[in-house]
This record gives sequence, C-alpha cells and structure tokens, in this order.
Amino acid sequence: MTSARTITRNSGVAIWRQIADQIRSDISSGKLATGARIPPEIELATRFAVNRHTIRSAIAALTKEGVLRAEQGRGTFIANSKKLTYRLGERTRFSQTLSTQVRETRGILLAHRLEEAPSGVAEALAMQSGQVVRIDTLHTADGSPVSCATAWFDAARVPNVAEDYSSSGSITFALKAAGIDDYLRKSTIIAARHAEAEELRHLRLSPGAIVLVATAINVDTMGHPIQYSKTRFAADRMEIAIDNESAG
Amino acid sequence: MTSARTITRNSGVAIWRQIADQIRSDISSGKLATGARIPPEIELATRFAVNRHTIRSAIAALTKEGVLRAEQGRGTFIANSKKLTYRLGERTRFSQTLSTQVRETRGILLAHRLEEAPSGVAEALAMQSGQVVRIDTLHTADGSPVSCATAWFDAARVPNVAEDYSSSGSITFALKAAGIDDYLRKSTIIAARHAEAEELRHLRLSPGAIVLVATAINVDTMGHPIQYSKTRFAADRMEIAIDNESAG
DNA sequence: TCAAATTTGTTCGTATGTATC
DNA sequence: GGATACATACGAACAAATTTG
Repeated sequence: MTSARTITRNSGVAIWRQIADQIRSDISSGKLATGARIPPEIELATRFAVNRHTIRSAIAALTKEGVLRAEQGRGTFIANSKKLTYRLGERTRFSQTLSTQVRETRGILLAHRLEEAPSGVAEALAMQSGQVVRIDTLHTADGSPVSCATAWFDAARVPNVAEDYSSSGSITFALKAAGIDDYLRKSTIIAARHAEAEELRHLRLSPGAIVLVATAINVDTMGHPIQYSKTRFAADRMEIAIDNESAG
Repeated sequence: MTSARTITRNSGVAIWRQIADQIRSDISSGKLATGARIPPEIELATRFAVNRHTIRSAIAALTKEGVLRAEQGRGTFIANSKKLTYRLGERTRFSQTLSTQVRETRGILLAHRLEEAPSGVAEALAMQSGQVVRIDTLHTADGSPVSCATAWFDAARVPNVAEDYSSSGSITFALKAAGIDDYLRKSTIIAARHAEAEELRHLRLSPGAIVLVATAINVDTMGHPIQYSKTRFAADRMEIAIDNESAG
C-alpha cells in the first residue's frame, strides 16, 4: 500500500469514492499484487485522515466491483490484479495480441446496421458516398469483458461483415470471407474519458470508471482504407503498448 | 450538443459533476466548437431530467475551469475547445510535435534528485547498479499546463541533466549537453487513470479528472537505454496519435 | 421607444446523502 | 447506532440582462 494521497472535499466526488478510486488505481498499476492484504480499516482511516465509516464505504464499493474481498477477523484482500497489454503494431490483431496473456478471447456481435456514413467516417474510409455497415462488438478475455468497439466498413466492399463476424467473433475472419486476406493498421489515436452508461453496462464498470479510446484506420495491402473503428478499453484492465522495433 | 446520456444516482459522484464531465467531454471530443452556444439551462435540465440548479452547478464548475462562459440574458458559450495531438514516433520530441498546434511550449523543472534506482527503473535503463537522476517536469502549451512527467537517467552518464533541463526546458538540449546528440523512442505503454492530488494541482484539473500515462524508454543510436519516463497528459486536453508510415 | 419572450442570476424552503464524532 | 453539520438535489418563485418584434 502506497502512502495516502490527498483527498479533495466538496469536489462533487464523495470522499469514499476518491479513496476507492485510489485503491483500485494502486492495484491495477501493480503497486499491490493479487492476494495481498490491504491495511486494516483503522490504519487506512488514519492514513487518509477520514473516519473509519468512510473507509468502509470505499471498501464496500470495491467489494461489490469484485476488486476486493473482505473476510471477518482476517482482513481485506485483493481479489484480482494485473493489467492486460494490447500491443499495437502494423499487424495488430485482437486475439493474437492477447493470446500469450490469457487462455481464451471472444468477440460478440452486439448490434449491426446499414447506415449513411456519419461525418468523419466517409472521409476516413475514403468513400465518395454511400452506405456503411456499422457493427458494435464486445470483447472478452477469459470471460471478463475488456473492451467494446464500433467499427464501420464500406457496405459495397464487405456487405456481410456483420454476419461473418457474428459466426466467427473475428474481424480477420470476416474480412477474409470478403476476399481481403490481409490488412494493416494505418493510424491510431488514443484518448481517455469517463465511460458512458452503455459502456459501464457492457464492460461491467462502475460510474466514474475510465475508458481508453483507440480510434483506428485499417487499410488493405494497396493502402486503401477498409475499416474505421473506435475501441473502448476498460482502463483498469488494459493498457496499450507501442514498440518501435528499429529502435530496439 | 449530443443527447443526454444516463446519469447514475447514489454512485458517490455528484450528478452535477457527471453532467459537467459529459459536457466537457463533448467539447473536447469536437462535438461542440469554440464560441458555440450550449442549450439554455431549462432545456438541459429537461434533457438530463434534473433540476435547473443541478445544471447550474455543472456550468459553474466548468466556468471555474475556464471551459464555459455564461452571459446573463444571452446564454452560455464554449470558451475553449480543441484537443492537442501528441504524435508518437521514433523521434518524438515534445516541443516539435506541438509546434504546429500552439504558439509556444515550455518545460519547467519542478524537482530533481539523485536516488537509488527504484524497482523497474534500473532494468529499463539496463543498469547493473548505481544511482539515477530523477527529474519531475511540467509542460505548458500557450501557458496552459498539458502534461507533467517524471524521468530517470543513469547518473553516471548524464550527471547534469537537471541543471541543463532547468536552463533550457528541453530534454533534447539537456542530453546534447551530455554528448548525446540523438535518441530514439524504443517503446511506449499507454494507460489511463484518475489524476492524483499532485497532478490535479500541477495540471489544474478537478477531482475525477483523467490522465493518460505514457511510460516510455528512449535509447541512444547504439540502442542503449538512456531515459525512462512516465508522462501524465491531461486527457481532456491531449490525445496521442500513432502513425504507421509504411501502411499509409 | 415600448413590450414580450428568452435566458441567466438569486433567494427562499425542503428532503436526502455524506462524513464526523 | 445515534446526533450533528454540511453538501447535494429538488421545487417555486422573482430579478436582471439581452434579444426580438
């Protein structure tokens, strides 16, 4: 347990939630390991200079989230811990980048529809006009939701992408079915924000939780854009790594 | 103004803050442009299904942050807007990547000290043993703080890095002074979390705010690590872009 | 110039949540 | 657990500034 950082009163964020966020952050950043015992409530109360009831509220929230596990007479323990790393590269594939870290990954189709390309999407896909297929997906690692995404494709080029994704849980497979055997990551923009209500539900997060938003464009081997997507990662479970191989 | 997303009651995060966060997010994601007028309080109150006072609390918080500006009888307007983009590449340099987006950037030395390499740092710098120079810096763009960083260097190799940074506000300059004319970004890991108290102060953020954390290793032209750093970007002001040039 | 409509600013009161002791 | 203080959220007004007709 690291030292208690200052808490801010009257900020619109209850003290118990600020403390819960700090403890969760210490756990997911690796300062606290799985199975470790956190200090007793009285000690935490002293350290954060708050009442013990306030600490109990924080622990109760984290227990409900599944981050902590309290045992009467023994102490409070860390239930879960380490972050998964999503390695970004030209040939980034979701299941592949996680394959060494988890036993199993899965992709679930949440929704799909044909729509007029929203502003920004047509430009990103270098389309003159026309319709796009939009798919909303959820990705799990060992059964836990780790990210959800919205992706747009040129409807003329990959009309059955939703169906093919649904049956396989894989973008790579769905594109192969449309005759696109290979694709490359052209650009990625990474931002972070608070999770919205739908993301909270899908990723099983609590209000105030953070998502990393990766906005990406994938191109075929001719350099033509085929996929524009926004993936939201649960920031307490995932981090993104960028390796510059030539500088190794 | 996009549609109101759900707010969650009794979550430990005040409703006025959740609404303020949503409005701020809409602004910085570009859904709302500088100078634009946001809907009147009554309309927002209806849309979010809350009392007008609650909307006023949210607006007051954003006004204090400098994001909004209210004028009696006229309306409430967006004061500030666009996000800065930090382009990550092998030769990433802070001032250079922002030079096309802002008039002026500055680096300020907050603190420095000689210390035994903490766990993780010695490995990252490929040092057998010994001391490291740690510097804590703050970076501003056009006067606004956008990021703060902690960086470690092998004390044997760049003993005066703190002094040289202090006088120039530039890592590139400080390394040149130690005879390192060029360096490359080897790896970057990006995560996101809530800002800690010190970061809130330095970056002038409010509790619950988000920081993007970039953990980086820079190497010299021989591939030997010279700098290990953790940079925290205010997520509502900055995003990170990764371009894969060969896939363009 | 005046009047109406719109929009932000202010002041009551009341109920509930948060935090302390 | 109970008592107390303060923050949060709601509701109903009214006041002040601005825009529109």
